[in-house]
Amino acid sequence: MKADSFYRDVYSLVRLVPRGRVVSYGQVATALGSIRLARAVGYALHALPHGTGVPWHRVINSRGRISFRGDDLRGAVQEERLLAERVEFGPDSAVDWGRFGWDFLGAASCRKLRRRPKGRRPS
DNA sequence: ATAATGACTGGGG
DNA sequence: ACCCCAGCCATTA
Repeated sequence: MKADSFYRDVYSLVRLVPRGRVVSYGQVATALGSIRLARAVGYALHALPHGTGVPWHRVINSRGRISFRGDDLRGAVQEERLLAERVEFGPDSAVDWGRFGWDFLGAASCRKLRRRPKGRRPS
C-alpha cells in the first residue's frame, strides 16, 4: 500500500468497534469527516492486509447486510465471524441496528464523559 | 493529467 | 422487500 494516511485512519476507527457490534461504512466515513467517504472506506478495507487484527468483519452496509459484490466466499467468512460474536441476522439477512449497531460519535462522547450507552446489550 | 474501479448511500420505482 | 440509478471520492492504471 502506498498513501496510507487515509487507510490508517479507517483502520484506527474500525479497531475501536467492540466485539459483538457492527457499524456501517457510512458511519466510519462520517467519523472520518463525511458520509461521502463511505465508498472509499470500503476501498480501504478491501486493501486491508491479513494479520492486522483490524475487525473488518464488523463493518457492514447501511442496510444492515453484508456487502460483497459477487465474492460470496468472503461474505461467508464475515458472516461466520459475526455469528461467532453472537451477532444475529434477521430473516432478511440483515442485522438489527438497534441491538447490534454501535455509534461512533456516541461511543466517543461516552468515553470522554465516562458514561455508557446503558441498556444496550445484545441478547 | 484523465479515466476507470469499487466491501457505499439515499432516493425512486 | 427488491432492483436500479446517479452522486461521491481515494486509489490505480
